[in-house]
Amino acid sequence: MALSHITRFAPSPTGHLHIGGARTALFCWAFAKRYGGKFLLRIEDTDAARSSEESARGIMEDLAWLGIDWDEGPVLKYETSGNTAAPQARPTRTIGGDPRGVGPFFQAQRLAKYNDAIMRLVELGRAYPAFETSEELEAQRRVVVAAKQTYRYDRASYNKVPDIAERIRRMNAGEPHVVRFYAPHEPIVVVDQVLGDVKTAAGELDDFVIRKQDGLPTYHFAVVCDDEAMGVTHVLRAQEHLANTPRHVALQKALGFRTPNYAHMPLIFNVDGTKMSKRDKAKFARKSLKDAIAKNGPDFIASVVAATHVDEKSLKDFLAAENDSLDTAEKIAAHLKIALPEIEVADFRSSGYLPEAILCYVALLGWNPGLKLADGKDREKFTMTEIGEHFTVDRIGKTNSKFDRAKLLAFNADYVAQLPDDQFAQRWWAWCIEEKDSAEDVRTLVSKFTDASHAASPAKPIAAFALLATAVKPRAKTFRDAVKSSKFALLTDDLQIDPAAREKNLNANNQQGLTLLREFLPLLQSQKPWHAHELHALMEQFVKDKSLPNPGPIAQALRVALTGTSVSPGMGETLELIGRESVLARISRVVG
RNA sequence: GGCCCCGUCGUCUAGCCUGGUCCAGGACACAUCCCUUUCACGGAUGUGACAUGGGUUCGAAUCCCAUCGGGGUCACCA
Repeated sequence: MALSHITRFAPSPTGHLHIGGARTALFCWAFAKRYGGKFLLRIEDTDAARSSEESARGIMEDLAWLGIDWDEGPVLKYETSGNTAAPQARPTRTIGGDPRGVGPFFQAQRLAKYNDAIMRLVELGRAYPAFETSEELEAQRRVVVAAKQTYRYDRASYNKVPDIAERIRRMNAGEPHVVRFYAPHEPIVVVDQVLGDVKTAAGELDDFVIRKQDGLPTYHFAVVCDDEAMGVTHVLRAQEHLANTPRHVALQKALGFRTPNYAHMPLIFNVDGTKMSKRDKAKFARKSLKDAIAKNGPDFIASVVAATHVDEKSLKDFLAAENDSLDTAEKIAAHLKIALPEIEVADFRSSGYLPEAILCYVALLGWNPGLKLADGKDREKFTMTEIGEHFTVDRIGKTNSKFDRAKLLAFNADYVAQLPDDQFAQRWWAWCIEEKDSAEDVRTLVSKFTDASHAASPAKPIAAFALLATAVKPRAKTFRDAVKSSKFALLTDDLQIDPAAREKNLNANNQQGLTLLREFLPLLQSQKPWHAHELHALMEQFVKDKSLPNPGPIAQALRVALTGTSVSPGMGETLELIGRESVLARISRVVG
């Protein structure tokens, strides 16, 4: 039975999965789900120099983390850390496979198929070897562009070697060459499901390269062959590919292939209108460093060199934008304690975002189901399953959008708030384990809350962690936020007290804070059950007995004494988590 | 520059196809107020857009044209 809806996501393994790629993959996945079709993953590794296996693996893991499973494609055995949308349901899973026998799914493993097709075209005279070097062509191009003309390859090799047998002979003789497609002189119409009919006039196409000198096919040729071989019926991809599509259609005609349905989706940019790219990290680090130097003086560079172990020359080159080294950027960020902008899925993961929030936010960039809530407001929170149920191509917009981190953050905060406390605790812990090696405060938290009696990996948290999670969840927009709010629970008894807080909450009003603390201390000393609920009740009673207008004076005094700051979760939770012994010690220390 | 695509609040968008119910609705952000033991959360209110100019029509955000603006693409990258 031929499936009527087969989509594919076809990344090239030259880095991590970009957030825009995640959206493309989600749309392809959702489209297949919506029509009961299949979603397949194919790795486009025809750029031998830039492709890597680690990158392919990384992209697959990013997809798996998001929960975008492919029905067909490379096999990935994925062990979840628990920090995924449905950790209990699938601690380990195997994604991919080849039930229809259309693989392999790495293009580098399909060269024989491409070469067969290429030879067919050469024998038909629809493709031909070209012997110019890229330097020669580059020189020609420069001349033409300088004259403000449109450069097109002049078909010189085709004309010089008109005989097909002679072309094949020279190809087989091992003469360096590329293979070019003989572009038809006719108008081409791309029927796009989002944009409508896009017409290309006759003569617009030039004889583009379909096989590079290294013997690998170009992207254009490989996609066309693979989409046909894999029975892809619908191609959903970013609009940057629109201009390529006439080439693909022409190739399909020449090869006698079917033309799939196309849907080109709008692009995603930064808020300032620039392209979202890895470079943004370097740019941001550079700007931050420059600001820091402006503030601290030119000698600051020396301290950065010392701290980051980036040599001075590299650092100066980086500052002068001579290079965009990601490594340097990350070291600078670590030293300056700044967060680089998230660009790739992995960045958002390590910043503590929830995959379901990312997916929902990104889905709404260029797509909208137009659904209303019961109160008439627009609906914009969807589970992945719902996206799959409602997804249709005609609801994809045409206009490019800007990636607004503030809104993503708000989405994430909502998804965090919706998480039941136990799930939040479980997933937050899993995230902490993932991140503990790259952030000091996370490491401290993990070591403080790891249950030593379960020393075996994976590490389990002690019972108090659940209380911490509950206390911290309402004010956490991300997992990283949750760690920040947990700082109060990681202090030692000799903590530093913020002078302003001391002044305001302990010393002011004739030392009202200190006085109240002195009076409250004995009550705490005799308090038996050390639980948030009882401790809270104890404080409330104290407020009543002292006829305080509100709990502020005592609560804030406690906060300052216990945490050194005027900010912490509710007093009951704060007292329980800090623990009886430390509470008493810290108050005594302040009270003197 | 050639070719192509797009143009509703600062941002994401609903509405546009099937003109009137839109002096344009929601969300994020921002501002003010309320709630409050801090920080958050929550609640209320507010500021804020149909790019411009022409048509067509009794009537246009919705249809047509032009202008302007933004973007993509022009590789032996994908």
